Formats: sequence, C-alpha cells, structure tokens
Amino acid sequence: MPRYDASKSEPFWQDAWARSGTFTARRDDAKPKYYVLEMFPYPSGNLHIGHVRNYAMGDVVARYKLATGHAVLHPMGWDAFGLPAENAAMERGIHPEGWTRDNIANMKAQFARLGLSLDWSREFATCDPDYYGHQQSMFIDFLEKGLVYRKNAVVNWDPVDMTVLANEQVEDGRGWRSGALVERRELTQWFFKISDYSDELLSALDTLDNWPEKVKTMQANWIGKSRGLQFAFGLVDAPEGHDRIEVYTTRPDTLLGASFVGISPDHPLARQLEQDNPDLAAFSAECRKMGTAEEDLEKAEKRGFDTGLRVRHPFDTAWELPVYVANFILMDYGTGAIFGCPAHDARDLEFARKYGLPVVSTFAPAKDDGSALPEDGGDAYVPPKTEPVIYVRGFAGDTEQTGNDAIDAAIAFCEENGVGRGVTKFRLRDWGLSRQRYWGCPIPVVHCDACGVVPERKENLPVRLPEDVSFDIPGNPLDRHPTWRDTPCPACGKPARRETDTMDTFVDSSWYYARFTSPGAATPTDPDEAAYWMNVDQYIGGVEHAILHLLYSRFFARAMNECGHLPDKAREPFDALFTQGMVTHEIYTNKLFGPGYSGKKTIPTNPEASEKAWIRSSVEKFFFPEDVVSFSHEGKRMAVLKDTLEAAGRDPQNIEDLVDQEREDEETELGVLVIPSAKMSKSKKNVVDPGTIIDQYGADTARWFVLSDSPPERDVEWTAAGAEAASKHLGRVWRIAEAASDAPDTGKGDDALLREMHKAIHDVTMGIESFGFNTSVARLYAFANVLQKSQAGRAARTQAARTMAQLMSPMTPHLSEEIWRLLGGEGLIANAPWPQADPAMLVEDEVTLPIQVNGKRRAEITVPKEMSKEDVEARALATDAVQKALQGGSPKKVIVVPGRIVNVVV
RNA sequence: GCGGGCGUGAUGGAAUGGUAGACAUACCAGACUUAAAAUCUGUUGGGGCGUAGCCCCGUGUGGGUUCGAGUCCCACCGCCCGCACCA
Repeated sequence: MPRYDASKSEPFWQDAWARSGTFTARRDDAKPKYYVLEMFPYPSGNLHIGHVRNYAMGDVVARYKLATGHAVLHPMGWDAFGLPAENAAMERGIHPEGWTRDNIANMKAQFARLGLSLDWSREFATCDPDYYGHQQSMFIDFLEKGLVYRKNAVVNWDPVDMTVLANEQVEDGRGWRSGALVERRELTQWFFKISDYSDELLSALDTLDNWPEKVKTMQANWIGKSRGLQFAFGLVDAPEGHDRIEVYTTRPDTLLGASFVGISPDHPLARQLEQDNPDLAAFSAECRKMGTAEEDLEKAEKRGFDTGLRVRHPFDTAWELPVYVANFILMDYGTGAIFGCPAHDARDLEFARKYGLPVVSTFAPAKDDGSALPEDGGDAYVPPKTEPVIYVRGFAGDTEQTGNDAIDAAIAFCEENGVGRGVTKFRLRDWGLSRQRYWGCPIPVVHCDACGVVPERKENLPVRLPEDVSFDIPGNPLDRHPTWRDTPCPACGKPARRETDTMDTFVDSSWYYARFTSPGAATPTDPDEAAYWMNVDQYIGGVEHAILHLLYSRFFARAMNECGHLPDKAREPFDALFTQGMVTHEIYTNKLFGPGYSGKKTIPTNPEASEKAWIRSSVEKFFFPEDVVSFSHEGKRMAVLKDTLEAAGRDPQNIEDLVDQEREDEETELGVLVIPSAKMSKSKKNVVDPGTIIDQYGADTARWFVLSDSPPERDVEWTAAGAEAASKHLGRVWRIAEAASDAPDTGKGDDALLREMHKAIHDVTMGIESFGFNTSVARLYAFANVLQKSQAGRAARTQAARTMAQLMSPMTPHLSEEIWRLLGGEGLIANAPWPQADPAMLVEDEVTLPIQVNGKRRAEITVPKEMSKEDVEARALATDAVQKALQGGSPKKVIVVPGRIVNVVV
C-alpha cells in the first residue's frame, strides 16, 4: 500500500464533494435545519492560520450536523469595504476595488484548499452593488421609521492632510502619515437610533442561554443601565442664559461630599464663557487637541480650569461650589456636567488634590480596617454598592445601609423635596455611521437647497460608487467628483448634491447573516427563506467582536424586523455564539529596541555596541523565525541570530554553543528577545501562512493541529513541532486503517476494542457538541492507541477503523474519505450517518474508588458498581491505610460519594 | 483609566467541588537499521527514605469557605482582549 499522499487525495475529494453538491444548502422539511456561520473575513489578501482555526471549528460543526441529519446552511462571503483598501490605493496608486477583488480571488483559492463544507453558491462581497444597494434601501426604510437621524459629532481631524482620521490612524495624538497634532472637529453626521433599544438589548441578553457569559457581561456593561438623580445647581451671578447647571449622578447619596462642579469643554456654558475668556478658550482648545478615543481621555492627566463661577448646593444655598471646565468630562454622557465627590471617586480625588479642593467622606467602612480616610490621604473609598457602610454625612435612610439602599433613599428624598428626579440612563450612545471615505456603502440621500435632506428614490438604487477616482489628493474623492456628486433632487428635480459620506463598515456586517438566507433576492431578504433559515443556530468568531459587531447586529435584526425584512423570531439573530481564541506565535525581536522590553529602554553604556544595536534595530526590529535559532535553556525561551552564530563559528545543533552566543549577545546588546504568544501580524514577522503548511503536510494536518491541544476559546500557540506531530498522527491513522484492512480474517473479536469504540463515539460526540474539540482530539488519539494494539480479526478492526474515520471526518475530512473508501464504506463519508454509541457498552461493572483520610488519598478499593454505601464504607474502613490512621479509634465522619470517592475523617 | 478574560510539569493542555497532570510535544532509554530518517516499545511533576514499597511538597502569590479546592470567595501580581472611525 502506498503512503497516504495528502497532495493527491485532498484535491480529489474536494472535487468529489463539489460534483455531488454535498454542501449545497437545500430546504428539506423532513429534516431539522441548521445554520452555522463563521464571521466572514476581511479580504486582506491572505488567509492566515487564525482564519483556519475559525473556519475549521465551523466546519466541524457543519459536517457533524450534516451527518446527524440536518439541512445545513454554511455560507461564506467577504467583508469587503474598509480602510486598508484605501490605504493600499494611496500607497500604490491603485484602485481600492481592484485591490479588493484581487485579494478575494487569492483568498478564495486558499479557502478551496482547506476542504471546508461551504456552500459557495451563496457567496457575496459587501462591496457588490447588489448587496450594498439593498443596504441603502434599508437605510431609507430605517429613515422612514425614525431610526436614522443627523446630529453633530466630533471626529479626529488631521490639519495637515485635511482629512478625518480613524482612531487607529492616530498615534500619540498625531496623524500617522502627517505627524500633525490631531484636533477634534465637529461635523454633522448620520446616526442610527440604537439607544431606542437600550433596554431591550440589555434585557434580551437573559434569553441568550447559549452565549458565553463573558460576552453577555461585556454587552451589559457596555449598555450600562444606571439609575440616578438628575438635578440642577443654581448659579451664583449667572451669566446671560445660564441660570443653572443640570447634572446627572449615579451616587446622589454622596451629595453632601460634593466639592466642585465639572463641565465638559463642549458644554454650552463653557462655550459661552470662552467667548470672552482667552485663558479658558486656550484651555478648551488644548482639551480639543486630543483624539476622540475614550481610552486616550481616560488615560490623560486630569486637568481643569476654574471658571470663577460658583453654584449653590441644593441642600444649603449658603454652601457654594466652584465650577471647573475639566478635560475628562464628555458632552455625550449624561448632561455633560458632573458634581465631584473626591472621597468616593478616584478620578475626582486626583482632581481635588491637584486643585486643592476639599475632600469630605459621606460614608465610611462598617468595619474599621485601619486604612486612612480619603481626607487623611487615603485612597478614594468606593465599595461595592451592595456592601453596607456607615453614613457619616447621609441625609436619607438609615445610618448603616448599602450604597444601593442609600441611593434609592436619596432619590426619594430629593424628589420629595423638589431637588431633582430619579432617572434611568444608559451609557450606550447612538451609532454614528457616517464615514468621510470613498470605499464604503454610499449613504443614499441628496441635499437640496429647497427640499433639505431627501432620500434617494428606491428605483434609483443602488447609488453606485463612481469608479473614476484617484487618491493622490488627501480627502474623500467623492467630495471632489462633480458628475457623481451633482445630481437632481429626487423630490423637486432641481440641481442638488449627493451625500458624500459613506457608511461605517459595521453596517455591512450587521445583516450579512440575513442576506445569506436568500443572496439573490430582489429585496434585502426573501421573507419565506428568512423564516426558514433564521436564526443562525451557531455563530463563531473572535472575542474581539464581543461588543460592537454583535451589538450592532442585534440592533439591526430588530430594525430589519420592524421594516418587515426579518421575522419576529429573528430579532435576536444568533441563537448560540462561540468566541474562539487567537492563534499566536512567538516573535523574535531586537532586545534593545523591540517592543516588550519592559518599557525600560535603558541608555546603553557601551557607545560602540549601542550604535551597532541602533543600526540593526533601525533596519530590523523583528526577525523571521527562519533567521534565528530558538531554544530553551533553564526554562527560558531564547534565540540567537543564525548570522551571528555562523560568524562566530558556533554549532547551531550544540546547546552550549547557543547559550554561549546568547551570553555574548547580552554583553554586546545585540540579543534576540523571544516574546511568546504574540498575536500574528506581518510587521512582527510571525505570521504563519496556511498555504505553506498545506504544501508541506496537507489541509487535514493544519485543521487537526488548530483543533487539538488548546481549548477552542483559548489562544493556541503555533509551533512547528505541533504541526509535525499532527502530521505524524494522521500518517499513523492511515497505517492503522491499512493494517485493519489487511488483517487476517480470523473472525476474532475484541471486547475491549468494542468498548473503547463506543466510549470514543460517546466522548467525541460530547466534545463536538460542547465545543471541546481538543478533548475530542485527545479521545481519538487514545482510541487510535487501542486500535493499533488490537489483535482482533479483520471484521472487528475494520469496523473500529471505519468508526474512527467517521469520528475524525469533521476534522480531517479528506483522510477520512480515503479510509472510508479503503474499508468499503458506502458513498461519501460526508453523507454517512453519524455513529451511535451503545449505552450498554459505556458502563463498567466495577469501579475503583480512592480512599482519603482527612482529604488526602491513602488507598484505593475496587468494588462492584452497584455496591451499597454501607458496604463501601465497611470495605474502606477495613483497608490497612485507614486502620493505621484510626489507631484503634473510630472515625469522626465518613463521606461516601457513590462511584466517586470515600473520605474518612479521623 | 474603565470593562472582560486567562494563569496547572521542560511545553500545549486534561480534570460535573471528589485519585491533579488524561492526550500530545520534548527529552531519555530500548528495538529495527551498516548508519540515519521513518516506525515501534518503555520511562519522565519536584524532593526524600529504610527504594517490590512508602513519605513530604506541588495548579501565579497570600488569605478564606469545605470532610475535601486547580475548580467557590476575597486581596494582590503577571499576561491578553475591548473601549464606540481597524476589522
């Protein structure tokens, strides 16, 4: 028999599947339907090994569901709009569409080699005018339903490139290309009214039983429902038009600890004051010279500007508080104004200490643990709201109560006394969808001097992107494209201008799952097909999408439902969600100047060496795996450059030579630092190309590797050794199958093998059902070990080997088909029904119980499975170890957990 | 900064609150071979002792709950992900 040759087998079976149409989704009312979807990729040009892991997982589910008698929908497409295409266009003078289409073609060819059970007849890209045309028509539907509106919002503005920057294009407050300091600028932009659904999006999380808890928690925190008090501080000597400052607080119980009022630089009062206060104007301008990312604001040093204005405390009009304009207060949150209570908020405390403002505790720990109060230099005291505390300056409710009770009491008190009202607010902001870019879905509205903002007529959709554009001038090409931009008003027919903003790419990915149910429909969805295929039974993707993509999709499904594009049951579109971990790979970086050097970039003491190091680092911050020799020494991963090793005449095979080289490099500061488990990226030179792996070992090996070892939700480290091991095992499986087929026809059975087979069926099935692919793989290793050693005759071993092939088929479909054919399986293994475990074969007659004495294992006994608790206890007490421990006395307590353990307490 | 997660042998990891280390990698030893590769077999958490056996320690660190904790609770340390214009 020839060795198994993946390079011949894999294309053969891929062709066989395609010809038989095995993976074409078909409605079949005799079967339950199953819709499995993996997050579609951005067509960056190359599939990376992380994609392989994502799609291999989805494929296991899809193939398993097919084998268990489901009508399976398993589609694939392309999330094709986005910034990288425009960046490529600018850098290389090419067109974003050409670049994108080329990348799609490349990646589709790479997909084909993986042997995934995808229904390619449903493929589309979000940059297809057909797809984005339907998106435009839904935008108009949403507009009619009042789910879209316009308002001002700030963007990152690059004053040199005269363009809007994405957050990722801002580095240390500067534009990534121009290096200019970024400014915040207000533009009128389109928003989806996702905030209308805040409560529903939050409460419906409870119905998502098959979503990871962590994702639901993250979404709940993001939506951020809070109950608080909204009230106003009256201004002393109020300037024109501003007699009060509205604030919202979630901690009204700390009102008597207030020491200042802070307002956003964008607050109307701040804006008015800066008119005739140049210092304040300068301060506010400084605040606006910051990126829009929340992270930047939060990390920035807290700064304020004393306006000189004062407000009266609502409980005591003689008590006045200063009003600051502060850089950490966002106009978008609450009312754009807060009161600061330094004793119970770390940020307010930092601010108060900086500006010498009073710090007054309103409550203290119920149990004095000796730590200093905030007014005595201690940390801000912010206990969980469920913890009882002593109110030293409370004004409502009991002296000792929880934060929650005190807040309720405070709101009630304030309402009774007419100081304010209790309100529920959400952190969730409306979804700004406008992007000042070319490569996205055009927003289908027209601006007319006479009629205002008018939606495009549906019969004119899609509003196609013009193809004749160039990227040699900064800014959005749509803005300067007169023949595209100038268009008659759909309402009055007079000359008007198209909206030149395009949509956020999150819009594209918020409904693709629905389009897959009827990709050719003349409307966004075909109601009948959507009713059949929705919901997505299993959605699989990266945890990095835990909040935005999934929240936006949940919103979109609701909005689509209200416009008649999705059935009621699809308002919550993903029944089950699985978030898989990344595939990582260690990186080899320059010790002195690479990242991860603990941030301590020490000044080198040896000037000559440092210069060399600098020269190298300016050329290479990272090294390719093939340019280094990596090794482990005293539990540390180390690496040296092949070049330096060779120059020094050292042997790369000799560990001592390697260690010597490493020491020497240390002294000359030319060392290579190994950082394990780094996210793959081109710039870090640690990307593993699936193509290379498939060339070397075949797709089955790549698939088997990414599914083995690590639990799917956790990151997996790509190692050459791991891939090698996967390949070896698949070779062994093939030899086991051959041996079974060649075994003498003795008719000899093997009871142990049969039991192992049924256990394997059970455990592998459980593993797949519960996304424990790594444990399924481990079980298959164990089964292979037993089968390999079996002395049974041909029939028994063939049956076992065929079952093994079936159990492996969702993971290694090509090899499994080959074995299936070798062992006389009927038709394609992909169509064969999933094997069933016989429950009778799973139970053991006897169990071995560990005997513990005071929780430590001291002996074990083997007893019949059905033995009574009393008998087990007697047997356990009779063991030497227990007798020894008892020393003639009697046990204090004996715990018998049937079938599990016996614990004797002495 | 805020929110979420993770931490177990040399390595990836397994373990409904019930024998920690399944399965695999790596290493070592053996078989086969002129040799190597491939393949097959076996050993391997650390330490100790009176070494057919037994004892002690051990799941990032420190506490706690429990007859019993890798698992639950609290605090800390380290790493990873998200933070609304990357996708």
